[in-house]
Amino acid sequence: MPHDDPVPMLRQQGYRLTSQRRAVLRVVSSSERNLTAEEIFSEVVPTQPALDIATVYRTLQWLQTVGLVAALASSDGRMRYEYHPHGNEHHHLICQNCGRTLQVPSEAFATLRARLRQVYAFVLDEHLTLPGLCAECAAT
Amino acid sequence: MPHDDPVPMLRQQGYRLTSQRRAVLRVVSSSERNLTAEEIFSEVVPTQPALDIATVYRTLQWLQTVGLVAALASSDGRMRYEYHPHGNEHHHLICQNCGRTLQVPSEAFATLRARLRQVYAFVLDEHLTLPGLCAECAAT
DNA sequence: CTTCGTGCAAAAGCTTTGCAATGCG
DNA sequence: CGCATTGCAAAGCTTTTGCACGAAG
Repeated sequence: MPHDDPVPMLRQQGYRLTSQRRAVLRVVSSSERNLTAEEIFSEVVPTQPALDIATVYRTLQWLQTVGLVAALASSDGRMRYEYHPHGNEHHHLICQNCGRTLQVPSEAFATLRARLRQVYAFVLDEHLTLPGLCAECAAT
Repeated sequence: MPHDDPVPMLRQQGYRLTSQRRAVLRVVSSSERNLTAEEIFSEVVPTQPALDIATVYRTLQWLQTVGLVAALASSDGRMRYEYHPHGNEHHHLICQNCGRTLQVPSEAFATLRARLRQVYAFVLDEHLTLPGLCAECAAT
C-alpha cells in the first residue's frame, strides 16, 4: 500500500494544514473501515481535547472538495467517509457479520463494469464497497 | 409488472388495514421513483388531512417488517423507500450526482458473485447498491 | 498582519417516542 | 369491546451555520 503523503500537495495548493485537519486526515486514511464523523471525532479527541465535532464535519467537507475523501450514505442513515488514495485502484468487500474487509483489484469488475455501461449507460465508481459474508462467517 | 394486491395477505396475517396504511402502501407501490417519507406524506395528505408524518414513518417501518418495502439510504442523508413486490430480485445503481436509481436484475451479477466466492470465499449480499454516474451525468 | 479555520452555541433537518384518544376487527 | 394504531407534541440524532477569537502562512 503506497503512502503518498498528500500534505505537501495540499499545502502547495494554498490550504492551511492545521493540526485538526492533519489529525482527521490521518484517522480517515489509516482506517480499514469507513468511519462516521462521530467515530473520527472520538479517535482524535484524546489528542486534541478542544476539538469540536463541527470542525470534523467541516474538515470532511473540505477533504471531499479536494478529492481525498468520499461520503457514503450508510444504511443506518448516517454518513460514512472513505479515504480515496490516488493511484491505488481497488474495491472492498466488507463482511456484514464481523466487519472484516477484503481488497479486490479493479480488474475483477471489468466485465460487470462494461456490461453496466453498455446496457444502462451507467459508469461505476472507481471505489466500491460491497456488503456480504466472509469465509468464516458464511461457514456458520 | 404484476399487481398482486398484498392487502388480503396482510389482513389474513392479522394486521389491521387502516386507511392510513392503505394510502401509504398505495403511494409507495405505484411510484416509479423511490420516495422519501416527506414525499409520501405530501401525496397522502390531500385525501387525509389529519395524517401525521409520524404515522407515515411507523407505517413504513411496518411495511419493512412484512417485507413489502425496503429502505435505501440516499446520498443526501435521507431515507428513500422502495416497494418490493415479491419475486423481483434486483440490485441498484445510484447516481452520485443526481441521485437517480436504476434497477439491475440479479443475474447481471452472477459471474462476479461466482468469482468472488471462488477466489475470496466471499458471499455477496442479495441486495447491493452501487455508486456511480448515470447516463446524463456521465455525459457532462 | 491578514485571512482562513476553529470553538462554541444554537439551529436545522429527519426520524423516533410517550401518551391519551380513536377506530379496526 | 379490547387492543392495535393514530394524532399530537416533544425529544433525539446527525449535520449545518453564525460569529468572534485564534492561529497559519
